[in-house]
Amino acid sequence: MHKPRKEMIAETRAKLIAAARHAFGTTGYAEASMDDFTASAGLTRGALYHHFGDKKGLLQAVIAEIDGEMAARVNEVAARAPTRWLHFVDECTTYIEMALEPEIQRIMFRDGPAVLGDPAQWPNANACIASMTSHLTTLQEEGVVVSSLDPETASRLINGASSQAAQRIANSNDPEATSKKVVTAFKQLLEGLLRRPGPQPN
Amino acid sequence: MHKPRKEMIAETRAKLIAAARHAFGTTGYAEASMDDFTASAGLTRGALYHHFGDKKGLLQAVIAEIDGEMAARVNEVAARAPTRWLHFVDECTTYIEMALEPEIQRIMFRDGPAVLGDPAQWPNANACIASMTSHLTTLQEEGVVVSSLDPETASRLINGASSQAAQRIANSNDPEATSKKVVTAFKQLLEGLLRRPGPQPN
DNA sequence: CTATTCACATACGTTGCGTATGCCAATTGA
DNA sequence: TCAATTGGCATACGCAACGTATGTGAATAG
Repeated sequence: MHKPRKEMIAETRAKLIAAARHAFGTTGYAEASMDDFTASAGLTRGALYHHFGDKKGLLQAVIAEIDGEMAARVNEVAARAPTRWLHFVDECTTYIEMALEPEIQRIMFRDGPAVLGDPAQWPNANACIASMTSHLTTLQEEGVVVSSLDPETASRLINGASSQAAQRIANSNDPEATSKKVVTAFKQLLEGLLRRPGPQPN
Repeated sequence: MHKPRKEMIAETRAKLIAAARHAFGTTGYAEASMDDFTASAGLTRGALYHHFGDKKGLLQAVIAEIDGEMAARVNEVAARAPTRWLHFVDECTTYIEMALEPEIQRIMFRDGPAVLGDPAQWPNANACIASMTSHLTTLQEEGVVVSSLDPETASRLINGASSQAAQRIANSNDPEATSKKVVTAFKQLLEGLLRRPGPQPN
């Protein structure tokens, strides 16, 4: 017995996910041929259908993997940062930075929602949002952020803005410059969450 | 000569767009069969390819039409509202309301971006953003909004948040309640744009 | 050592897109 | 008024990709 059975199975699963992730991230979900990228992993569609049911199922698996990685990266940055509020801001900007990577942008923000629907309804891919939500809750309890808003709702809105932010930077012909503008505007929006001596609009 | 030629042509174009719009809005772009919805318009794919080149071209035409309608509706609401700032806020919330309609959500915010890429790069579908941008610019000149941010960038971010807002409401099992929460959070974010005696985060 | 399971491959049918081609009505010009 | 031509749209074909049904061989169980 050279290799245990379970190991081999897990290995092919991993190979399929890796191959699909690459294909989805570069070619795009709709344009990625299952025959092609399964072959690039030394397998056939037979394995794919056996493990994931269909193309969508494989996409879900890819998304779950990426989501886990993103959450890990956010939590990493989370540790440092002097104040809770700045911590939260860093969390958001880290999110934007990650969204700059073509693979993440394509799979998590474009093809994913188009194929699987509202990300908020995804079963196993909301680690980042959960983290942001809990931090927002704490900030509310500490009186830093206005208490009138629902944390998860706010997180989702910020998330939407982040995704736009990333796209704007990514598609710019001068990413450096636009990055500055985008992050400035983004932080400005975030300040709306802060509790403060209320100024009135006129 | 019962009907002028040009009229007939425009008519088939309109029929194709209408049929596609309905199919894309309900079935979804990828799942909508060109044979099916051209047949439902009493035509064939021949007409489609003649007028729009391919499926994507037809989607572009549909999007251009919807964008025009959305801009018109926003401008309608634009007229009233006591102050410029509230006008701007109304503009945003109207945008959210429109994004609640399944057809708009599906075509403009999900399938559209997935198939055609970043909406900011769409040639003929940015009327709403343009309107918001110009209003933001005016508000800056009047000193209502902080001057440090780029108007179009801010518009895009808000746009992203709006789309998330709409999705959250649309997918809720209690749309009334979540609508309140979402709009509250959204307006809170918008306040971040207001110029005010600066409070410091701690 | 036999039987059974199951991971994965192969083979097939179906669907849907894009292109090449054909046809017929409407315009154009003399 | 009558050819000639344009072009709007349909028909026919080929191809690629998905999903399913079936087959096979190796590992495990009894």
